[in-house]
Amino acid sequence: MARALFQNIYRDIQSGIERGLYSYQSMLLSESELCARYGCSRSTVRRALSELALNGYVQPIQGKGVRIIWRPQTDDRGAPDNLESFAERARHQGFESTVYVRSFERITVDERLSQATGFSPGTPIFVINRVKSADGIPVSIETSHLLATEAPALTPRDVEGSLYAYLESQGVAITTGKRTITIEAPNDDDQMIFGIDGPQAVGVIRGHFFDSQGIMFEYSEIRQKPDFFTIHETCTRTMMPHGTAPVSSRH
Amino acid sequence: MARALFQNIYRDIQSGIERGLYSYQSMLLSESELCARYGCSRSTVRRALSELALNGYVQPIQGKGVRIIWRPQTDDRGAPDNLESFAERARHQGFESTVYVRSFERITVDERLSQATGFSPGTPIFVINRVKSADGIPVSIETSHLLATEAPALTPRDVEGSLYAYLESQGVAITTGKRTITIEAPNDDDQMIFGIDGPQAVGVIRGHFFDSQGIMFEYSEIRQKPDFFTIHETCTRTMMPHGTAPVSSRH
DNA sequence: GAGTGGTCTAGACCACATG
DNA sequence: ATGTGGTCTAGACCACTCC
Repeated sequence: MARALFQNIYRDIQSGIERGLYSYQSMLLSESELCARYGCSRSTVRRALSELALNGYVQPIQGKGVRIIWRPQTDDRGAPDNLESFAERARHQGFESTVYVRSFERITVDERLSQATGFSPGTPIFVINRVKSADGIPVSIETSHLLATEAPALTPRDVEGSLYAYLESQGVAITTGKRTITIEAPNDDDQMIFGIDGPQAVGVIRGHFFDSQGIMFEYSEIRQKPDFFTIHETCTRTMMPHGTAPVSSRH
Repeated sequence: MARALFQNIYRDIQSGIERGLYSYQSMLLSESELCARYGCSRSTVRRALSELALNGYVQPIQGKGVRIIWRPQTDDRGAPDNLESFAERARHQGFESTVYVRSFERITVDERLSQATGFSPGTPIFVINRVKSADGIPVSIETSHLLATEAPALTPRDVEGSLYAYLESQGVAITTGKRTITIEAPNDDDQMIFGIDGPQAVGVIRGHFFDSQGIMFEYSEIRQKPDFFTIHETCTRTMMPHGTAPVSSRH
């Protein structure tokens, strides 16, 4: 089992919901009942509940109780793990995924690349271009810019599987990611790989990823075939208002 | 000021980061220092910090401290409020937004619509179709299915502005949203409104929204012109392992 | 009034990082 | 050894809902 107590409680309630033990729109046990059930303090129960709320499983209502807002039809496979890798995602959807490494080089960030990636000029990085296929059909083209110091011994062979799996095996834990999703016209690469009769647009996900030390170790650009482009999101309105702060934007 | 103490602390630290008082990659004051500074207990400070981490401002590192991972260039307008409306979003980006109501009707959910929307058959709903423009250019077509009991007196005029603003004025608070984002071929409506020479694909966001009572009150489908389709996401790997099941984000 | 969730406190012990 | 964040407790008070 997971180490922390609140994690066990989370898992227990989560599986209860997904298994239909608690049904959509019904009320969960109250916090005090859960305390009794798990033999722990209220804070611990609340910690579990707040994560469940964050992931769209439940919604607490003051003075009333905690309502289940998850249902199997709509939320099929539960809350998405926002940072799951391509391989994980493909596996979840029942596809056989393969990876082809198109290029693999080690370079130093120059001024121009610095702008695009967010790495400081002079930083040594790996630039890796890969095509990922599901059941033999190319579905995404991924260019990763990877901090060289994070995986000094990286070889092309290492990235034939899951890059993240390799990194985690090296003790690198991906902790935070910031992504931007857009729709763009296909470029030459896209047309060549996805096919000329293929899509008239591609989904592009650009992301900055941080490790457990708060160091940005990857900038990646994923160009994805539309039919295989799906993103699930759960959002909660937090208690943080944001109207007052002045806003700047570039778009 | 906001009511809760942790909110004030959040805002204070947030603005400190956005104002450059704390710089990218530097360490924040330690939790105990923050306790002293704000004259409160550690839990309260931690509550604020955990929300900051969730929104990609900060990353705590055990045994070391809390590192700032936000920078103005990349994260321009701060953490997205994940549930902000079109009007808010457009305003944030400096566009003049307008809304044109194409159709407005009140119907009862049938079996087929129930599948698509998630409302139970027999439920009375409003179906509202609107085109939203930024600086006069149509950028999105939005079809909302709205629980009639949630806003019994709704008129076409009410939805000429922000639907959410109206709902909030009626005491309805949008609390949780579950969205799916895909890229699809334009349909006839899209081609007519966005123009034939326009995009070869549109971004589609389908969402289920819940109010503060945990009642699903809206199903919406937003079809968006690619050039105006941008989504920002911040994800954090929570402590919830997911061998069997998944985990969180948030924004 | 009784029960619910929302906020907060003061203190404890642990795991981890750094000297 | 000291300081840091991670987890947890026991208890308090508040705001809200429902009877």
